[in-house]
Amino acid sequence: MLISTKGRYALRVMIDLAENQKDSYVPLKETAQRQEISEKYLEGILKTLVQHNMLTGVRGKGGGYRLTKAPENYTVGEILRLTEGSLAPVACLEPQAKSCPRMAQCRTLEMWKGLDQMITQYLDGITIADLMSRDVPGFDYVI
Amino acid sequence: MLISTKGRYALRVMIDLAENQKDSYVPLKETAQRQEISEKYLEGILKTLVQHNMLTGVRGKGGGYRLTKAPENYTVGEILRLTEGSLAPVACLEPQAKSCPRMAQCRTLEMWKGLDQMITQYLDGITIADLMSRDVPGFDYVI
DNA sequence: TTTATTACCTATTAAACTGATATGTTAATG
DNA sequence: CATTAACATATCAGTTTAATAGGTAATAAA
Repeated sequence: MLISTKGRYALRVMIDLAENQKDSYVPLKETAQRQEISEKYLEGILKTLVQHNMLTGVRGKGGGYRLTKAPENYTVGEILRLTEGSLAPVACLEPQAKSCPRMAQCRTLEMWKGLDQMITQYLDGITIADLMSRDVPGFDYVI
Repeated sequence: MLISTKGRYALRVMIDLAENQKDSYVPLKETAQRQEISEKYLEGILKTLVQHNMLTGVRGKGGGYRLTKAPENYTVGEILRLTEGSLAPVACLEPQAKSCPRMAQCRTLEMWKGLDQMITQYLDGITIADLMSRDVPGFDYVI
C-alpha cells in the first residue's frame, strides 16, 4: 500500500476545511466528528501540516484551524508527501535511500523511476479544489 | 511504499531465470548468489510463484527452477500482485477490503481509483522480456 | 482573575508487517 | 544409499501503523 491513513486522513481534513471555510477557525473537534476520525490521532497529523504552513492553528476559545491558501493552490501530492514522508513506490527511490551498489546492473530501476514519475505527476496534478463537493456529473480522474 | 522486497526480489529472480535459461533447471542457490539475496528468504517467494504456475520447481539432484512460459508472456503486474498480494495504493481498494460506509460521501475515491488503474496499466504493460538485458540505448519506461 | 476552550507536546502501546533465520521433510539422481 | 535441492513450518527481531494517555500553553469570555 502506497498511502496509509495518515495521508488519507490529511486529505480528508484539508477538503473538510476547504468545504467549511469561515472567517473564524474550525476546531479539530468539529472536523474529527464530521469525518469520523479519532480526534487525538488527527492532532498529530495536523501538527505536521501546520509546521509546513499548510494550515494555521490558533489556540484557545474560538481557535482551531484554517487553510493558509485557496484550495486550488494545494496539490494532493504535496499534502501526501508531507504526511507520508515519501510517495516512492520502492525503497530505493526514497529520498533518504542510500545509493544501491547494484544500480549499474539493475534491470528494474528505470521501470521504478517511470512508475514513480507517473504517480508524482498524477497526484501533483490534482488540487484540493478538484476534490471539493461539486455537481458536475461523471467527472473523474481516470486517465 | 507500494512494493516491498518480496515483489522486487521476485522480479529479479524471474529476470535472472529468463536470462539464464537452459534445457535443465536452475537451482535456487545459483540465482540467490548472482542476485545477492538470502537463499532461504527466496525459497518462500519462489514457492508462491510455483504454486501459481509461474515457475516449475523440480527437486533433487539436477533440480531447480524454470520458467513455464516465454519471458514476453509474463507481465510485471501479475508477478507483483502474486507476491505482494495486492498493488492497491490505498486500503479501501484492496481485494479483501470491506465496502466503506463513507463511500457515497467520499471525495477521494475516484482519485484513488484513477491512481490504481494507472499503476495497474503501467505494470501490466511491461513484460519480463522488456526487463532483460538489451543493448538499445536510451530505452526507458518514462511516460 | 478565574474558567473554559482548544491547540500543542511527549510518551506509550497493541497489533501487524517485514525480512529474515532455523530446522526439518520429501523427492530425484547417480 | 548418499547427495542434492525443492518443499514445509515455525520462530524472531525490528519497524511501522494507528491509536491512546496525560499533560502544557495560549486565548477568550465570565
